[in-house]
Amino acid sequence: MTTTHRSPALAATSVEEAVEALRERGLRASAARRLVLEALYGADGPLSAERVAEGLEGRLPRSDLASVYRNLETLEEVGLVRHVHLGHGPGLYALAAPEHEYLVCESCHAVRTVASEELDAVRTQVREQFGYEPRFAHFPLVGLCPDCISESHGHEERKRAHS
Amino acid sequence: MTTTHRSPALAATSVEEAVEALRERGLRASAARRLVLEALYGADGPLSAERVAEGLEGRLPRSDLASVYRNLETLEEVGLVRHVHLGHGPGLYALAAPEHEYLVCESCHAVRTVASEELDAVRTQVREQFGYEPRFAHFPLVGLCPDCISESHGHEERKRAHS
DNA sequence: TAGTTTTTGCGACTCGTTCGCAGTTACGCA
DNA sequence: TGCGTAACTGCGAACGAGTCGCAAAAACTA
Repeated sequence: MTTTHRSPALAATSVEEAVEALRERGLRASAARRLVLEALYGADGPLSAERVAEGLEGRLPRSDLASVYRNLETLEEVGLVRHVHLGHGPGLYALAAPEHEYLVCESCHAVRTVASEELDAVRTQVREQFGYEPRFAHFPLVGLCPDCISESHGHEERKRAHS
Repeated sequence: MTTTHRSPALAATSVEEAVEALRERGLRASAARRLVLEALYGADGPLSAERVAEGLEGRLPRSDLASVYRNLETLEEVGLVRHVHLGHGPGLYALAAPEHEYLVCESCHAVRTVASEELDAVRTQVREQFGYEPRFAHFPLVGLCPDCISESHGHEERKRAHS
């Protein structure tokens, strides 16, 4: 395989289903690979490779960080996994199944996950005005969240501007 | 100075004017600092610290990378400079003067710079629907540009998905 | 011109991520 | 059931982007 294809999202509702999808394309279900899948199924939000390698703080056996990265990449090629860049800090990985997009707050870094359709009106506006088809699944929409907007009435932010 | 304030944009239309602004807050106009300013004035778009340190490929004397970073930070605190994260790759720095925001293409990485007001309709849509006040000056709006949309009709992209 | 304080330039270091490679392991087939 | 051969692992070393510590050098000030 020479081309690094980004496949369409592939829904698998269990590790075993995911393993099946892997085998269908001649990929193997190694222990390390299963561990990555288990971490992603066991998490309630996107995970850094680091957290996966640490086995979700001990809930799973730890594994080698380089292998975790390679497996996340493989799983992403297959379409089982997707990653996001939520501002600074490491990339975060999650199961690809439900098509999610992200809004993050520039000030407090809170993340809001929304279903893709919820952004259709925004998408239409941008498409009509600029011809761009915005996508907030890989890079989020960044702005000030409602909380930080109200806080910034009158006085400036006091968090370090980790910009 | 303990707080790392993000100052409002400060317009300076020449290196000398910028130097003046520096001196007003007790900062010095060192050679290295002027060099950074000259690079930014001499460039036609946002620059990486690396390119500044290399003196725009030889057009200016090269300088120390760590100092360039420190100076960019200082200039940003003063409000003369602003930086963007256009997808992957290093952060890019530009003079702060005109309030710009960015649209970038997820596929071909083309960058479109737009005046802030042009995004007001989008901003209103997002604010009304989510309460977020989107800002595309520090992290851009990411999507598919018109060219890549038409190209992707029928066949998939062939660039490496440097995601 | 001397004194003080900022800034420089260098090297060492961090963090997130990738690469090279020898050793292991999963699967396909006998 | 075991055997060969790919795919995969785990380690260490390297990467690019950015930061930090520190002694030496400049910039402003009196």
